Amino acid sequence: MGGPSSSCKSCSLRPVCAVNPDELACSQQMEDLVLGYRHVKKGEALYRFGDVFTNLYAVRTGSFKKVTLLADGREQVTGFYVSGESLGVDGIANDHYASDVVALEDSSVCVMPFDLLELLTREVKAVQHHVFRMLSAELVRESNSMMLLGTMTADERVAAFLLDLSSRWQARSYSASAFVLRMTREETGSFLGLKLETVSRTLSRFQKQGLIQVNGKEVRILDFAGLNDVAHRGA
Amino acid sequence: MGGPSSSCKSCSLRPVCAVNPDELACSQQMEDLVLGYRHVKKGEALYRFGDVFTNLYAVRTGSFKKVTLLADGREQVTGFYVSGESLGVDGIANDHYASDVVALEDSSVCVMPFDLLELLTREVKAVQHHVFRMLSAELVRESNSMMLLGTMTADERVAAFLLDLSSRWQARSYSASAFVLRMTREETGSFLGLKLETVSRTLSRFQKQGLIQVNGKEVRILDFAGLNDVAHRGA
DNA sequence: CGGTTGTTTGACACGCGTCAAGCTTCGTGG
DNA sequence: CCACGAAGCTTGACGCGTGTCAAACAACCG
Repeated sequence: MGGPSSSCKSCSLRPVCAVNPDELACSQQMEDLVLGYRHVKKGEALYRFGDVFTNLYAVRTGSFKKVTLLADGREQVTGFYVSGESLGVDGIANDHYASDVVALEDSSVCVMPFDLLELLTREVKAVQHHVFRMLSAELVRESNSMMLLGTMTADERVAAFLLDLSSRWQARSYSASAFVLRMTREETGSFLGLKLETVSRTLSRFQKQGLIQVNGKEVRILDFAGLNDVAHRGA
Repeated sequence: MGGPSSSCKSCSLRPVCAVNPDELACSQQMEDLVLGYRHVKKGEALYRFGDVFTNLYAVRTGSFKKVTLLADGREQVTGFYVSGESLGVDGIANDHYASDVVALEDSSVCVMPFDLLELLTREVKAVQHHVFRMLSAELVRESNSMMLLGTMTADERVAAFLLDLSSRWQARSYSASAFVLRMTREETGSFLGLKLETVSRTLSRFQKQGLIQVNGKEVRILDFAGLNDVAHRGA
């Protein structure tokens, strides 16, 4: 199982994992359970729509996509998740997960049994507050995605997408300007409400315009200001 | 302030309001605070983007729209809320509300100070569980809206919108087939990621097809099965 | 090495946005 | 209570941005 990895520094569940044991009235078994790990191979599901809800997860290594299903079989990617980000909150509402979460590469997560979290939440005020913020933050993120899908052009969406990824890498002390797109063009398109051809064409054009450099899944941002203009004014 | 109104029956915050006083270790002042009301006139804001976060709300009477703002000034309606539905959760993440919430008609809400709710949540397990579910349910709702914006055609969006409103009215013991659209065509369009003209045209066509009957803001659903087909298969 | 999956690019089509005009409803003040 | 202006709705004509279809290439994997 091993000790806390370096990725814990920026983990969204850190305040929970890192809770001071002295604050706990009940048990020390907490630690073992909270720190369970699970590995998920590329293409496999961490959980699927309809599975009984038991755990929250934090991405330790790798990356995931969240896929939401429509009654008639259509599906859409509704989120990408990298190290430190939390997964599984959509299961709280109905005791069953409301989406599929699939690994984009060989990945691992921290497992956090929800009943334990609830218990902890009642004992430690700081934990409670943090869990609330985590849920609310996810809500704000989704509102922003709705904005993207509802009001932005294809160019604006792709530019905003690249900048979002960039800032999330940066928050994890990786390069903000060069990174690898773990998702396919089709998955990217699904998330952005575009067809894969449109994503491909847009990336190519951005390259011709000197905004970025693309080579398959490798991306390098050359002109942040320019990309930002495209994202916010379509220029 | 008056006793619980009939709308409390289906209120998303009912388990909080209706908490058994005997379960509380601390205080009976709870009741007074939880049951505070506030009236909001048509066009006025319950809260605005950036306001300091203090309360959650439950709609008592009337209806509201939630408007999310983009950095560059663009805005989109990201939700409509009617009696029994909860408002304000987007403020938890950053201690400031992340959207504008505006009354579509003269309306009233139950006010629920969040620090009090946190306190209550630590004392009463049932309340805690319910608050979590409430937040998660909002997340699921937004995921569904993302699906709508990302994968559906104009016809499908409008049909799904009407059916969603219908089921929400029904859940409140109102007619599922006849109701009044409190929002303008422009607001509807903003929410659905369409222009107001497209919304108008689509409603007109649905009427010609015998699916609904429209008269300004009054809508009557004539063919649920047909509408459902349009929403799910575009037929 | 070969088959499968993913990517790029082109040509074309069409759904929805844009622009515009006229009508209806609502709100307010005389 | 009516009058007037503003706001909201409907409908038409037209154009553009994406989607669709197709073909060739590239990368991955067993």
